[in-house]
Amino acid sequence: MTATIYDVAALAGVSIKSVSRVLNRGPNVSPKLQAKVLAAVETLDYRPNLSARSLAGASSYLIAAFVDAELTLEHWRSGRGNDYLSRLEYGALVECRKAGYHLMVELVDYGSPSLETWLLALLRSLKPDGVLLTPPNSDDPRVLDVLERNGTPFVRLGAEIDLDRGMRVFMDDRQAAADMTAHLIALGHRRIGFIAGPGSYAASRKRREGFEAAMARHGLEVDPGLVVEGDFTFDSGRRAGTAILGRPERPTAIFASNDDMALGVLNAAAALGVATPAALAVCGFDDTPSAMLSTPPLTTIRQPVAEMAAAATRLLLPPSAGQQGHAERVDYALIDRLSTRPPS
Amino acid sequence: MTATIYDVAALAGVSIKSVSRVLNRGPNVSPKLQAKVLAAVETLDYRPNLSARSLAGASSYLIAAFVDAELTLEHWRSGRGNDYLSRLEYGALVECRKAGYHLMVELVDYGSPSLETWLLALLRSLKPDGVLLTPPNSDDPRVLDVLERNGTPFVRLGAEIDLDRGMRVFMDDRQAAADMTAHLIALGHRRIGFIAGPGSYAASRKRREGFEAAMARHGLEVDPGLVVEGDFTFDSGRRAGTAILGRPERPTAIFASNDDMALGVLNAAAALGVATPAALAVCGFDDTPSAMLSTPPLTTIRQPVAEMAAAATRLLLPPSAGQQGHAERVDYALIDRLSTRPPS
DNA sequence: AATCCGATTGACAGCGCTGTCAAACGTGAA
DNA sequence: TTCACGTTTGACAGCGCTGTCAATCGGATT
Repeated sequence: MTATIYDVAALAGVSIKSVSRVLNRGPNVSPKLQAKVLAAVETLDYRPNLSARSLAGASSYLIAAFVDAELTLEHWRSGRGNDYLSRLEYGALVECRKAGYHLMVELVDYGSPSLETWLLALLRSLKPDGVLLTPPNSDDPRVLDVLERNGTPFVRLGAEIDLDRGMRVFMDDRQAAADMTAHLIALGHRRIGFIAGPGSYAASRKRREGFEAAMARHGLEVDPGLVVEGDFTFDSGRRAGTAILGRPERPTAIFASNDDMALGVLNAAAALGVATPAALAVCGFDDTPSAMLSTPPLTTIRQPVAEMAAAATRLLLPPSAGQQGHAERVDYALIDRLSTRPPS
Repeated sequence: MTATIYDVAALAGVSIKSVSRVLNRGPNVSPKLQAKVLAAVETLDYRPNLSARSLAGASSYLIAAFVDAELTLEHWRSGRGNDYLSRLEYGALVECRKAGYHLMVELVDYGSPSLETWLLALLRSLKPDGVLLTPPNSDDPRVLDVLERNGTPFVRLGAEIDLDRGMRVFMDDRQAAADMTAHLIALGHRRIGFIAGPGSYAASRKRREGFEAAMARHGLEVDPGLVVEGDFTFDSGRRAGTAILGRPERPTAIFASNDDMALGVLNAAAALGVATPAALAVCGFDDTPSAMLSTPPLTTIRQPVAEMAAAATRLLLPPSAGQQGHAERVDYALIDRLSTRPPS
């Protein structure tokens, strides 16, 4: 019923191996052969069977993306999606398709005690040609161990530790935060509040460092009372904003380490009757969809997640396999919207 | 190196077929055999190879989700994710994992002239046990044709036409919009503005119908000047909001057909100095992440996308294959946040 | 013309699993 | 005890493809 390689070979009057060669761009294929085979493929509308290829050959034409199951469950419960993940997926998907690969998304329970066993079994069962690791799990040593032991190539997105293991794609969070800070300073702000992310995230630390470095470079002092740690949620941003705005000497700008917290600051400001951006400039980090849809729209740093994933996927795909470096830095962009204005 | 079914059979002292039987819960398996095999599986840490299973057997243990490539490209360009899709994926992923299935996401170029050929080839190459169709493409007749011709089971999410083709999971948009309208009316609103979605979307039409029906049922007149059509974007919501609020007799509430447009209304209101929710109640539809993060947080309808996808996936999985109905309705929830208050 | 060599093609054996069908095993009835 | 019949297990042939290795071809070389 469905055409197989035998049908194509028969129609083209060649051996199945020749068909295979043409389809896989093997070496030493004469133009004549190629033409015959391609014609037969065309008329039969033939597509090689993925399973058979994977079973017989070394390649499975499969890229697996490992996604945190627990995180996923949380999103499920809260009824909301994960912007980061879907952008990541876009990037990976587009590259996979270009190369004729397929993307398989796998939920990984990083909290499971039998994680290693489970992962190994998964790798053996799927035999993916490469694995995409998403933060914060790009740094899980157990996962790295299994992947290395199994010899499966993998790319870590936004990895922060053990930088020599596997391949990496990352962004310069520190510099981005410094740029944003410099942007506020250039606007004329001098008293700037900062809402840090949880210290357990390396990205949080980098962003904070960037902020502090930029302040120092411009000879500005960081008032410890204006620096509060949040946990990347809207609520923590609202609380932090309320705390900062309740200080005797209010800052003229607040830089939150991510957009959700920046939106929380906007909410706190509204509750306190502080006009944004007239009386308070606010900026975030990430450029989530909400950043563009808020009132006022949020100035923020756009992390090119899709591009990162695309780059990561390319790193896993054969043409470049091992040829280039093992790490790639992608550029961020400072998106200047209406939430930041010079101080009045 | 990696254990195969032969290793397990050898260790357990049985035939490979028996191992296969135990693993696939075949009939007529004695407890003794089962115990022996399971023990061997355990010690060898064995997992059947997906490709081999798929090649040899009828089932591929694969569910494919078809995603619109063009939409994806747009998201890519704009640097933002797709909340709907990622929620959908969560639901599908969780169910797949429970059943030992795998989810493969496939970009489908619905605009391609050779769509049918391409799709058919994809189905043959992947042999998925089921396909998840996402809106607005759940209604593409070419896709349905190919799927039916190929005999691949599929579930359409939010399908609106040809309701007898394939299986379906859907939400009652009309009733949800009616409920939201009734909610505003119960709050005391009488003059209510409505921002419709593009008429090309069936969901848009249903929502509008629901609004109009609820108004009628409560004996309220719909002022044509207060009904504007948008295109589901923030900007169109802002423009529509500006237009409606510019009318001589302002409404006390505006119901937008989706959250992005509702957020646009919030922006328009702010620009015109109309306080929300004090002077204007605003509500949306969808419960996107931004709805919770806006100021004020948006009252909206939560579409249980993850649950829909989970239900859809279950429909495709073997235990229920064909046993239950072919359509399943899921419940929405009216999320009452701070953007709606009684008129002052 | 004979020889050699690289380029091109094909025959064939699996990859690891499931489906088919037959064999072995048990049970109760005769 | 013997036979019939349902239950449990195994032998074996592929599924559709790629890897290996040998065969063939077509010139260049002598």
